[in-house]
Amino acid sequence: MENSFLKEFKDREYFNQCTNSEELGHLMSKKKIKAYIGFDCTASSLHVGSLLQIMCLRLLQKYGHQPIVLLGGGTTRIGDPSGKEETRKILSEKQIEKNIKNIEKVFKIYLKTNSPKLKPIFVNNYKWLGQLNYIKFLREIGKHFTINKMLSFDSVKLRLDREQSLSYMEFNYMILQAYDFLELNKTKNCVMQIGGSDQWGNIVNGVELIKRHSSNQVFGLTTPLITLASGAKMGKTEKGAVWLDDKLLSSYDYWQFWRNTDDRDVIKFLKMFTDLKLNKIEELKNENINKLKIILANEATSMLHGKSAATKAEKTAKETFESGGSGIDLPEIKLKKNDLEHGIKILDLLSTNKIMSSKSEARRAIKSNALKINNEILNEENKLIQLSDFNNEKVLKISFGKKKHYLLKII
RNA sequence: GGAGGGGUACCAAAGCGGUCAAAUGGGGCGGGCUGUAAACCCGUUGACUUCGGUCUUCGAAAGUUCGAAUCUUUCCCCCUCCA
Repeated sequence: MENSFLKEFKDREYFNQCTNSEELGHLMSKKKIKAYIGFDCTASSLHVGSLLQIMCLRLLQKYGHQPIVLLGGGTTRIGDPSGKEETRKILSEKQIEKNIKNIEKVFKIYLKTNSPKLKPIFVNNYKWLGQLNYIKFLREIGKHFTINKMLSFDSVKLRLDREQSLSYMEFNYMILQAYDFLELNKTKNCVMQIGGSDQWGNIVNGVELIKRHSSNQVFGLTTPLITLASGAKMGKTEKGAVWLDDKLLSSYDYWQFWRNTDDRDVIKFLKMFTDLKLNKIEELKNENINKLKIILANEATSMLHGKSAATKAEKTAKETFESGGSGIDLPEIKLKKNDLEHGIKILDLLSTNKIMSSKSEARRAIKSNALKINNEILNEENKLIQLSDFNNEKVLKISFGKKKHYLLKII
């Protein structure tokens, strides 16, 4: 019988490749294991691009296995060339440390932290990579890698084929990642590494290194690259990356991101990014597609920002889109009463509050009937916003396009 | 070290003395259709503007010219071939 973790892993469409899924299944059925995923710390938070990986860690916990979260202070200092067309910018040490602190918070939301047997173990590879001795490293680790093979890995090959430069520093990335796995195997008894499909090469390197170095059997498991039905990469909206941090992306916008999922991706995302049981999703299949999107948005948002944030977002969306009103969760712009008495030019208002990136853009929007004040199209670019434009609740709704709404409030 | 090719807006790529704020495609944004979807169609895509214009952009700097993305010089960066 197939191992239950692996079965659900596959049923939820997390599965791409495994170094030896049969053996892995046996092992996981017999005992509880530790598995790790490494995360990039080039930004101050993670975005939905990493969510699938986080969901994998949750699934591990669900079946009683313990996740190890590697926040790569060491490898972030180098930069993974996989899937990158250009050399990455090198971040300052300080910035990386700051990023790591902030990213840890995300895991504390998604993962159970109360059970000592399940709670995530956070490790920072700078701790061991930072003090490597070069000669010793070359003799003990470097001897297991052949350049011939390294050149054949996609991360390297693609760069060379494209005639783009690949620095020696980046070329070493895969060795360092393999070494991470070895280190975690030795010190934490970690026997599996999970990652995105672009990590396959790096992961296999680790598995082989461990086999050669200490003849332990360990496993690699990858998730597919999520491509949207539209062919685009997942995780972009009109506001940029979809961050898993309400300081960078409000819970309302996060909800909207899921609400706007392409029809063809909805069922897949329900499986991947919610805790709904698979048979429940099966039942839902024939539901109205827009209802499903709301379920998806609610589930995904509650998981990250909490149930009340999700409810609030849903309510706001309903009021805004279905009845043309405005909900409390819309972004607010506060204006001084004093300024309003003199009147504020609409162009200034739009550009200084970042609704539009420039006055020219605001002018274009007004010309193309894209700007509404309290649901009425605004045609006058010299319009002054004054106290008399506000209703009795002292609120004014400004809309740009169909999806972007803002509330002006008087303070 | 020698010989060539090239650096143009978010990306790709034309332009090679004036009509160039710069063709075309992709992307973005907006409008229409719809379901806050997809597809499709249309518009738009440097900034400021009293809508007359004005200012800043074609790797960097200097120069030639009434006038330069386009010509010259120097510098920086990338690529190809040879050693």
